[in-house]
Amino acid sequence: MKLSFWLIDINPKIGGACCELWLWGIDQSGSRVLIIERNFNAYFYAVVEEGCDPSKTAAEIMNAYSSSILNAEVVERKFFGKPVQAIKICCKVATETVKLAKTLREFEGVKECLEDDIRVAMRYLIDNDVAPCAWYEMEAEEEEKKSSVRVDKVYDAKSIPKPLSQVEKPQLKTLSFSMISYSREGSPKPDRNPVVIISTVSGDGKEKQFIADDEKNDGPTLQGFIDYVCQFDPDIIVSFGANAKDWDYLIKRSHRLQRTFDVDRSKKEPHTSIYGHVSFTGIANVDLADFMDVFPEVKVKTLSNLAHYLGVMKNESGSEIEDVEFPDYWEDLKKREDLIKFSLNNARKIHISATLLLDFAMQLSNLVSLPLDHVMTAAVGFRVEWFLIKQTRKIGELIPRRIEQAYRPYAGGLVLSPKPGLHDNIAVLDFKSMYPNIMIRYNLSPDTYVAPEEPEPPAGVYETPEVKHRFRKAPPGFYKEALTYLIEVRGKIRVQMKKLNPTTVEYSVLDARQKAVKIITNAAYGYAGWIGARWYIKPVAEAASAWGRHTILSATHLAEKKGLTIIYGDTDSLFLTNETEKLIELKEKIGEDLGLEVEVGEVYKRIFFTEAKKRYAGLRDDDSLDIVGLEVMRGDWAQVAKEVQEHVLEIILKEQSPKNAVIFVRKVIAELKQRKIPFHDLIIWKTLTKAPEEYSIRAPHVEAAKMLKEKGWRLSGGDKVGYVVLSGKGRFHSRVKPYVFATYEEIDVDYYITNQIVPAAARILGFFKVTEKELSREETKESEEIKSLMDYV
DNA sequence: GCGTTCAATGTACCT
DNA sequence: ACAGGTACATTGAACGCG
Repeated sequence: MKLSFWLIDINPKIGGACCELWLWGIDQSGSRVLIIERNFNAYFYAVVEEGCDPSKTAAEIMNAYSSSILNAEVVERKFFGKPVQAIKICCKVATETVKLAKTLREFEGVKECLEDDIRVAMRYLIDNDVAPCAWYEMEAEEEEKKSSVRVDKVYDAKSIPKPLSQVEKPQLKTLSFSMISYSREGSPKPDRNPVVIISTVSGDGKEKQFIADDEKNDGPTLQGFIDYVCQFDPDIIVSFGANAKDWDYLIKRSHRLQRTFDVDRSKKEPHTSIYGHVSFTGIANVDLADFMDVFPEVKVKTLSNLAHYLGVMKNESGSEIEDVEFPDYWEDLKKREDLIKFSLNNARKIHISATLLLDFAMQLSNLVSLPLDHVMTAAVGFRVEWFLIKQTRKIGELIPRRIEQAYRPYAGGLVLSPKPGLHDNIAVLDFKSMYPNIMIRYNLSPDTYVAPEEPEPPAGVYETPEVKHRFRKAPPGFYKEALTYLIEVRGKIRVQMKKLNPTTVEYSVLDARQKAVKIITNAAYGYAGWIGARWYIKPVAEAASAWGRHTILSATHLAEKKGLTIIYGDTDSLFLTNETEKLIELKEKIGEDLGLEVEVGEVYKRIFFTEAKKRYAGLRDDDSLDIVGLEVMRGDWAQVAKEVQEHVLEIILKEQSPKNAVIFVRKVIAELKQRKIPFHDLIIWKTLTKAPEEYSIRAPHVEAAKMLKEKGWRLSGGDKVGYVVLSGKGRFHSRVKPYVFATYEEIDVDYYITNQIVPAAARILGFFKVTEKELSREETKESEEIKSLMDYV
């Protein structure tokens, strides 16, 4: 019979010699289905030495390893663009490709073995052009339901899935959860600390909490949660930070209580899989913490910051409870209610955030073919790589092995020195997707690179400026194909979106799709220069940046010829005097001469630069500020300093009055001296890049981290530490404390004045000859002259 | 012993 | 575990001085 289904997940089921692929999905009627593919064989390629007879080698291999090989077929493939003869070797046991390939690398006549490291589930998806999070149709025969799996129907696959055009996703059952453990000794540990609250919110809005009666027995809490998950049977389970903490905790805690955390659809416990994530058979485990790199604007990667950024649950305030306060809240029966509510609110935040983020994750999963529960945990490089693997499959390029490479730096983008001061009416000219378009324009690709010792190909070559790398002009390389496809698809999506009402489901799905496409497009250049890339060829990345420098430099010359003044430029942008006619001419000329498209991006009524690159503030036409690179944008400055700087910039750009700015700064300083500035605005956050003990210098955030550790809080590389500066004697780093342990009384107000507010303000006002000393003065005296702006322009 | 100088270290940002 | 270019604070050793 014909079966239509939406693919959620795929996993290999390996038992003995046979390999089954389990496809988990939802059919048109909403039934949860498991489709079992029993006829897909894992394979790899043995590339034959030049001058060897591939048929003969294939026969010899077949003879020598008949017990493990199903068949060995001679095929024509390409490797880095060069035709090769290869033997496609199908293995009897799916997990043995790596072992067999290793052996065959030593085989007479075999030059190299490739693609043995492609796991069978991904192999199936790639070879059959099947991607998760989409509808398919296939021939399948219903078979007897297994008691070992939690699905409505089980099928035996009789064909390869064929894509259906249906866009809407099925009704997915999502379950969001958040948990709190009780520990008096810092970070909770499953061997000693119970899980006291678990809160869940299901996709249909049903809220449920599992709460321990007291901290001595969390057995019922856990069991209640386990039973509920099994009964609810989610397609997607959503959390914030569970991959790093909760799953392991729940599993270990269950074991301690002689229970099994067997909640997945094969009635087993989740297992840790590749890319350091936790895999549930048949269920997509989505951890919103893995989305945080999509939002670099959110500096401290917490659930509440994410929710706030997304505009989720705006109206609640002051209900934050810090980890260190959990035991106090739990022990006090009155405050316990607040903790329980806090936990439920966390689950709600996860649930609502998930509704805003899942479409994007599904589109990305579908675009690169990584299953939904892998795609956000996979690093950017791997997402790009799987997308490229899909492309190369179509053109017969063999997938290189990942080889350990030595790091060799190369020159990147060109940054022009800004003209310091205030400028009126400035337009920013941006090259559209500069690196992707350069790679397309000059056919930069791993399979088009012509090494120095190689002869020039018939179609000729593009030779890179400065670095003189050569790339064949034709035929197109697979980067060109892939990037052209991505840019075209995004263009089409955006055209479609313009015809739609932005509140429709279709619009938001398309928006998610175009975001996914954009991310992969923009990451392709970085991928090319990444030493971990399978297709790492340094000249490809080096050529792209060299063409980039050539392009922007040529553009500056053209702009100057037109009589435009260049204020600043960085990599693919030029800040120019906004003279409409000349800009239109320039855009055209750039298109003609350089073969790349530019567009006017931001237009500023007024813009301010210091002497520093990558730092400026512009005033847009609608009077909004665009602040770039300055302290305002940084996560490692106290909020009070950032707000002061922002307001100073506003005064400078709008009123052009350094005097008013100085008065304002002094007002805030006075407030701080009276401790009227909120405590939270004094916290400084810094990332721990390694374990605290590994630092060679005594840095403040490291010292604060050590204090947290002493109290039992676990910290490691990647964690952010929030600290405040206290008064007292001794070196700076000995005067800091984690903010959760500090009181306002201890705060060294002078530090915040001298090292935060004043420098942040002086960064801007220094240009107007206002000194730090002047800023630090307490009051503005009647007699005092603050030079007016006009004295300096 | 104390203040100054400067390279090294560390973090975060921009495109 | 996508790239290189850049700014800046703080540390800590070297240095100069008396």
